[in-house]
Amino acid sequence: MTIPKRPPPTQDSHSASRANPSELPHEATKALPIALLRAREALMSRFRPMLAEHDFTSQQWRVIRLLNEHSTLDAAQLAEKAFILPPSLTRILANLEARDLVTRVQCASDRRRYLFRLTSLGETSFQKIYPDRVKIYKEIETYFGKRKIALLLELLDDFAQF
Amino acid sequence: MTIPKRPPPTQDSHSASRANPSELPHEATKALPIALLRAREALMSRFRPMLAEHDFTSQQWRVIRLLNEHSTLDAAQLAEKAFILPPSLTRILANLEARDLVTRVQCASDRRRYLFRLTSLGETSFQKIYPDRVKIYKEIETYFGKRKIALLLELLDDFAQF
DNA sequence: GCTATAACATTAACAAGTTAAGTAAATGTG
DNA sequence: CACATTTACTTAACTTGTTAATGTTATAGC
Repeated sequence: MTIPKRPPPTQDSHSASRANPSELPHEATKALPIALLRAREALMSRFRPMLAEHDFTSQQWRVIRLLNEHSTLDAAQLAEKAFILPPSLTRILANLEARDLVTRVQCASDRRRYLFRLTSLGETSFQKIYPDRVKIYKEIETYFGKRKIALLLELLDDFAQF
Repeated sequence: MTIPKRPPPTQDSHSASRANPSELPHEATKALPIALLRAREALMSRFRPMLAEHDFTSQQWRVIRLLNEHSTLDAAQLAEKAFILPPSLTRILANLEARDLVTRVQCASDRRRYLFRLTSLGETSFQKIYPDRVKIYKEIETYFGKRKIALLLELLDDFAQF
């Protein structure tokens, strides 16, 4: 992300004009959305350059990865598993189809639906990227330890239910 | 986000063609990026509709909120505090200026820099939204408890260092 | 069988994320 | 002072996020 950091030339004047000086029980909670963003960015900044070298965005890669695991999925399943909204997914799939990485077949029993599958070129791309991906995940795991990662995952799943 | 969830009509065929069946110590770690996304989305889905009613995106609101706290900030400070990349921030500030919520003054000592400040309209907007925001944070805090939130924050900050 | 309703995918329109390049002002070095 | 380098912000181009609306196909109720 490379957000510029420099010594503050304009000092914080602490002139916060609070609306509710009495009810500040949520000082910590307030930081949660950005803390989630920062943590995720810290991780993704490791993957992004690697994926970019292979001409993939992280979302495109999620789709490729899922199609490698499940061989065929329809758009709704992809949307749920990749956590991508349908309109974004439509564009991503159009892109991947144009690059001959993915093909679509109309579902016979429900013609509203399309089944997606990796082409052989798509599979090749997956195989090329996979080792780099494993390497990065191992770095993360070595750095933090499985225990801490498991704990974080548990908490995150908990919050995802909210 | 409202990602459609329905009973899988196409069964998972478990036909995962693994590249490295031997090295799977990172099964859990793999889920981390999406878990962060899901947790964040669970939170943001509470704020987004409320902010939308006031015609703000969450990013626009972050800028407003920071300018309310610090009275004047330059673009670099805003970028860092709001965790928004400079190009996005440029557009957000242009939008807020066009809506008369924020004004910019060129910094005298360094004319590359601009100092931003809320207009009185901007302050009014902040005051209007603030109570709703507090209410949502309190819900979150009541639901999970301060201890769990503090623990999550600690872990997230840890990961943000990576 | 017909009609109303729901579901799947897409399109449209706008905001934001991401990377690279550009412009202008400040700084550093000879 | 002249010149290269750095810094702050912007622009451009492309991708994705987000919401609302649309077209098409399934399904449910009558």
